Amino acid sequence: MAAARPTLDDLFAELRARGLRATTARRAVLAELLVAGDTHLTADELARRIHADHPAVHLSTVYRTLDALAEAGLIAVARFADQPVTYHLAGDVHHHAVCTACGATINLPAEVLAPVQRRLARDHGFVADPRHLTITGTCAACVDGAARPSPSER
Amino acid sequence: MAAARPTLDDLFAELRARGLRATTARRAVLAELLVAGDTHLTADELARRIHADHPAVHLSTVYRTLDALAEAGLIAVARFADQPVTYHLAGDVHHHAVCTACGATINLPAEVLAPVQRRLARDHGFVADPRHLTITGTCAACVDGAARPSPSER
DNA sequence: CTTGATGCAAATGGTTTGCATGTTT
DNA sequence: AAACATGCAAACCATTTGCATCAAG
Repeated sequence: MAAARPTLDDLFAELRARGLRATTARRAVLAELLVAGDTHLTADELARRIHADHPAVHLSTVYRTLDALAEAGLIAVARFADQPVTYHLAGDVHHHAVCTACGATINLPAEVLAPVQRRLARDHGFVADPRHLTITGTCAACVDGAARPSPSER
Repeated sequence: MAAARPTLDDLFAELRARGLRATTARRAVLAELLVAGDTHLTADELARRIHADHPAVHLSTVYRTLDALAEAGLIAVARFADQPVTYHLAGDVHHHAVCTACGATINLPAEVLAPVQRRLARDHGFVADPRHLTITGTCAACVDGAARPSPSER
């Protein structure tokens, strides 16, 4: 079920298969997303990293590329609270539990949602294709540790 | 568990109990949210409605009020895709299934998430307090109706 | 050579903020 | 009076867009 992590060339081929043109900017974006693994990157972070090798690639191009890749289903989009949108390669679909106290996030395998999907199907005939959920709550550490400074506060 | 729908005075009392001041703007915001029921309103929509009776209440005040009310736990925040943030009274916690084909949204009772919450607790000691989730997918109509024009397309 | 992609700069739009003033307590 | 809330206008910042140029097919 979980596709093995693809190579850059796989991704690039996939991209061309969808009728998108093979450009340096796009290769760079895919390369960075590949390096990032399951980390989530914003358009800006992505652009910054790309600038190291390709100073000419413009932020707006990164946005356009991300749009294209998302539309093509190559990447997934995740939005956390009021932070800027983040992206990561599709195929590694997962969800998040975010601690509202300390900001910690736990990655959850896609299948945690299975029961919900079943229920939606049964009750509403709704075929769920959950791409990215964020479940808020309190992590174990904060539950018993109670008050504690927040590492990734706004 | 599900609190009966409160009156405006209940809410207002609650607000003061939290140490917030009782102002016209805040009363107006709460009043509109109460009228809205389980509909989700953006700050702008809210401001527009409030302007009917209180033309002086400024949009920025609405934002500040919403922040305050959210912080106080009186209202809940929902964010849909790339649309502006929406608000509704807390207490009516629910989730959404949104059809990516036709845009239809189904409100789901909070308890559909119970299995997920249990699992998070068991596997990660994470106490979930899911406030608002949006699950994407395809609604029954679009599943069998297949291709069909989208009423609320971008 | 045709169409899609890019760079750049400028516009957008939701949301936030600084500050002086008005209100609540 | 003191602390807080508001109105207003200006600032912010992520994202989008128009357009002329460039590169991929």
